[in-house]
Amino acid sequence: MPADVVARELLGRALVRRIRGKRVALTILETEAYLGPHDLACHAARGRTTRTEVMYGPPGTLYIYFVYGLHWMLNVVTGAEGEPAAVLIRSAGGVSGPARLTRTLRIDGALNGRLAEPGSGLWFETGKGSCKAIATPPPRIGVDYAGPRWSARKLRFLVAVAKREAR
DNA sequence: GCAGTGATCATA
DNA sequence: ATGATCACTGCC
Repeated sequence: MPADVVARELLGRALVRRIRGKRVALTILETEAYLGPHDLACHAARGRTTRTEVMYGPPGTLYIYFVYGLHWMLNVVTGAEGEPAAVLIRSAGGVSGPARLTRTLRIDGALNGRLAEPGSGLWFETGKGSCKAIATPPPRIGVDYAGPRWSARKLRFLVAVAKREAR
């Protein structure tokens, strides 16, 4: 599925992590879509490399990478096998910021390339009730390197209520 | 505002 | 082997 579609659908769903047998579930509040090789902000735009390899896996594959020498980023692959598109989970359960989220849930490279399956280390569940994304999505964060055309694209998605609370 | 921190990738 | 870059955070 296209990453922007999945990015919207993930809003309001539960991100579930198993930590030493304990279950921790957080409601996803913010996501970003990375559409594929043609999207210059997408890592796959730089080709198929060691790092991006897992993006070419089946949908549901976790793409977790390390940036700035400090932070782990959690993504889930959305494209069919061979089509590198993914969604970055930026915030969930009131934990804002993608790196703080992974730190909270103890997510690191050990999960990279694994499938997000129920009962595994990390998976997604349908949230209860409906959840509206804000009408006009804002642009993605930290992707200026992709040039104005792609950095301005409205591919960041937030739960509508989260926007009000964030004020 | 900007330092910190190290994997990754291009270049050689 | 070297250097630039980086889908960020926390502190100034």
